[in-house]
Amino acid sequence: MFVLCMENTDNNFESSSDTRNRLLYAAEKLFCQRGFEGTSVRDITAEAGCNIAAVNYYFGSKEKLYEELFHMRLSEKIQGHMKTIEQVCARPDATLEDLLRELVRPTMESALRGDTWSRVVRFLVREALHHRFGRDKIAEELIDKFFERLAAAFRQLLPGLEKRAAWRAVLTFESLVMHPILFFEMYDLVLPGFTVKEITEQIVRVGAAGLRSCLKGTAE
Amino acid sequence: MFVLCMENTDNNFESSSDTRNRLLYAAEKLFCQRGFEGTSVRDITAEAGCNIAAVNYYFGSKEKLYEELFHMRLSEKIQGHMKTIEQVCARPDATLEDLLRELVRPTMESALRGDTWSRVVRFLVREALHHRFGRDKIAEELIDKFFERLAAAFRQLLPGLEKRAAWRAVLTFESLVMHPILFFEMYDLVLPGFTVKEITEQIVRVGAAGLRSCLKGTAE
DNA sequence: ACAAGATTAAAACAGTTGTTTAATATGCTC
DNA sequence: GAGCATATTAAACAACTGTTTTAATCTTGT
Repeated sequence: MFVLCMENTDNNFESSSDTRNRLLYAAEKLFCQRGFEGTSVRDITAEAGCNIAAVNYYFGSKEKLYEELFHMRLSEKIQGHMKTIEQVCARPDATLEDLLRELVRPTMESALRGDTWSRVVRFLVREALHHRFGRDKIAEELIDKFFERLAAAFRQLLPGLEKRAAWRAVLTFESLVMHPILFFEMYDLVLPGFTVKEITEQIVRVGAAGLRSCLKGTAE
Repeated sequence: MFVLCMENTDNNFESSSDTRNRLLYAAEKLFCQRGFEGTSVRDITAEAGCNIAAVNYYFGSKEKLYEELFHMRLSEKIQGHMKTIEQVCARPDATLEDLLRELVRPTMESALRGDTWSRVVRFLVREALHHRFGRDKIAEELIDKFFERLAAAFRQLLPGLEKRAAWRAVLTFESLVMHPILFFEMYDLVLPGFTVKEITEQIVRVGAAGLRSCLKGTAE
């Protein structure tokens, strides 16, 4: 989904009012901890140190606040990862492993650090599984563009890869990256003392071998 | 996680009182639709056609009702899948592809049909990401046993696979299976008209190639 | 210094939440 | 039929929900 788009640029609310930004920051923190329904407007305003009415004053409603947060974080990180793909694909000697590694490593570092973005991903997946807010056109478009770019990159690095096979490859790669982010507590139980490097290399190795196997296999 | 454990035995609440069973069934339906927090005790009792007090009378609390549902469904399906592994591994000519396929196909059929168990998986993942109820010892033990059996099966079908590599393989395989269940609406957007067979063969092909690549690769 | 607008504050709004109470109904054994 | 445990009911409980209102305060330009 949107997991692959990530950087380490935490908490860069820049524009407009101060309490407005404190509200965004507090909401992000609490939403990630307790989910959308589990967080009350009073919780948010208390964390932000302002009055209950502030949420409705600045955002109109609790849902609108969520939407703004969502779109902000998503487009931030999509842009970052598009750039990574461009950079790797521009190198004439780039391999499939190079691309996978450069996409996976920072993601896994973020997940193990448990920093903002990995918490945000979990929160967004949680709410997406809920599809409380229906289909989000803006998000869909962003994700679609990112997937399209990634599929093209796969076809460049894996000559002969059919179009539909490339789309399948994108989804498969997403599977491999999403899982550790969502369940990394379990990883620590199953693979005690696992490192960023171990999990990154596992995904790169399996991803590369798996994607290459899409070349020859019968499509359907 | 617990995705791999699934059968098509829907709605077999057998024991005890009638309204108690109707409560379990109604709660499962509504929890899957709207989540735990999104479902009120009044919703459940209305769906079950009984009084509001019934939930607390039979289960003590809304949370206890959730726990009973959770453990029931989980152990049901874990058992079913353990049996599948036994059956495949007993065949002298069994291949890795055979095992993966027999584990994946019914899972994908269930997900595409959108039947009870796939909805339950989504619900459980949603709540697990929330870790509202802390670590569940019963669930952890069940999952651990299943993972252990699956790792052993991988080592049988892939001679030379190291122990830790087998654990990594289990998690990786789980990644591949979990993703389509959680996001199969997206699959329909990215791969229009995709079939159970296409997605099953993709997972089996990538899974087998990926797992075999764990044989020679440097572990860490 | 004063008016205009943006921002904060306390309080109340109308609903909903999970749970409990006390009363009633039902089915059973003796 | 009395006694008893189980099951069901309507009503009330206190706490919490997102939002709105109304008033007070602060900031800014003139």
